[in-house]
Amino acid sequence: MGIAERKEKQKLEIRKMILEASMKLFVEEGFESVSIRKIADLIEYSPTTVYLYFKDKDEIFYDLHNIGFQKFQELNKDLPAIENPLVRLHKMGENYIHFGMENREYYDLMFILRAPMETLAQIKGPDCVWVGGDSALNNLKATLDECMERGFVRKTDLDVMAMTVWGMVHGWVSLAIRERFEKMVPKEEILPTMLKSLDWLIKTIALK
Amino acid sequence: MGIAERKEKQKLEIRKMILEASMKLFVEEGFESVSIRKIADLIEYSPTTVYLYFKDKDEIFYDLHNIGFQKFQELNKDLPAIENPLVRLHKMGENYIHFGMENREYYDLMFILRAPMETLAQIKGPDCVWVGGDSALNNLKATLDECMERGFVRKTDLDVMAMTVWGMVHGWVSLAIRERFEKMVPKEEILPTMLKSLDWLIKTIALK
DNA sequence: CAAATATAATTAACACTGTTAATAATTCAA
DNA sequence: TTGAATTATTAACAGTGTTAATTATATTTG
Repeated sequence: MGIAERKEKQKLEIRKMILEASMKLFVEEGFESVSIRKIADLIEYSPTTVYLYFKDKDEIFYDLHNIGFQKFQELNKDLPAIENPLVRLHKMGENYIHFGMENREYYDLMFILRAPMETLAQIKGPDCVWVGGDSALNNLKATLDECMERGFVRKTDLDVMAMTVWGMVHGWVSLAIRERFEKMVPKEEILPTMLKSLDWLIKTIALK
Repeated sequence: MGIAERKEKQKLEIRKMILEASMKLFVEEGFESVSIRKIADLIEYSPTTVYLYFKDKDEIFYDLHNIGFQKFQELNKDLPAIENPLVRLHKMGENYIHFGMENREYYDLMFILRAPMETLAQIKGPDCVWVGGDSALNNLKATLDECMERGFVRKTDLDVMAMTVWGMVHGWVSLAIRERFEKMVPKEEILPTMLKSLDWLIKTIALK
C-alpha cells in the first residue's frame, strides 16, 4: 500500500505547513493576528483548505501547544544526569524561566491561553489528563521527593510543595510575558530578579 | 454654569452605562464575547455612540481594569489595622487569592490581559507608572520591610523578596483562572492547596 | 420667537474575522 | 475510459472594530 502511505505523508506535510505558518504569524504578529486567511495566504492555499486538515482554529493552537511541550522536554533532556537533586531542582527552575522568556508565544499557549485547554477538553473529555503539564509536574515532584528523601529538604506535603514551586516560577514568567513585570522592575533587571528569587527559594527550602 | 455641569454629569452617566454593560458581558460571556454592538444593544444606543465616550474598545477595558484595582483596595482597607506585620502579610496573601478566585474577570484585566497595559502605554507614555500595580506592590513592600525591621523575617533584598511573594500568589491564581490548576489538582482542592502553600511560605520566611 | 450654531446620535460603509454548503478540479480504481 | 473518491475552491453567512457622512436634538444668538 505505497499509495496510501504517500498520501498519509502528504497529509502530514500540509498539516506541518499550516502549523509552521501559524507559528510564524503568531510569533511575528501575536495571537490576535493569526487568521485562517493569513495562514492560507502563507501556504498558498484557499482558506477553506485549512479546514480539511484541522477541525477549527483552536485545534491548530492545541497542536502548537503540544509542540511547545516537546521543545520544553528537549531543553530538559540533560536534567536526569544531574545527580544532586537540589542542584537539579535549581537547574529545572532556570530552564523553566529561560524557556518562558525566550519562547513567549509557546509559553503563552502552554500555560496562559485558554484555547488549547478548551480543545483538550473537547477532544479528550472534560476530566482528561493534560499530558504535557502532567509530565512536567511529575518531573518536578520526583525531584522534590528525592530532595526530601535524601535529607536535602525538610519533609512537607509533596503536592503542596510542588504547586508552590511551580506557582512561583509561573508567576514570574507570566507577569513578565504579560507586561506587568517591566512596570515594577527595570527591564534589564527582570531576568536577574527572577534568578535571584529562584536562588533565594532553593536556599530557603534547603536544610543546612 | 448649571447647564455645563448637568451635561458633564450626563456624559459620565453614559460612560458608566457603557462600563456596566461591558462588565456584564465580560462576566457572563467572557472577554472574547464583549463586542461594541452588544454593548450598544444593552444600553439601547447605536454602536457608534460608544465611540463618543471611549476612544476604542481597549479604553473600555482599561477603565474596567482600574475599577478592578479600586475593588481590590476596598477589600484591603482593614489591613493597616493588623498590628503584627507577619499576620498582616498572611492576610494580604489570603485577600489576594480570594479576590482573584472570586473576581476572575477583573483579575484577568488587572494582571493577565494585555489590552489594559497597551492603552496605559498609549495614553501615559511607554515608561509611565502603572498606578494600581505600583501601589499594590508598595503595600506589600512596606509590610515586608516592617517584617524584616522588626525581626520577624530574615533581612533580604526587599525587591527580590517582594517579587517572590507576588510572583507566587499570582502564579497560583493565574494557573487556576486559566484552567491549568484543575488539570493537576482536584477542583475542590485548589483553594485549600493555595492556602496551604501560603501558610508554608509565611512559616518558612518567619524567624522562630 | 426664529435662525444659526454646537452637540449628540445615527446610518451606511469598509475591511476584516471564523466557518459552512455547494461546486469544481483532481486523483485513483475498475 | 468511465465512475467513484478525494481534494480544493468559490460564494456566502453572520459576525467583528472602526470611520465618514448624515440626520436629529439642544443650545445660543440675533
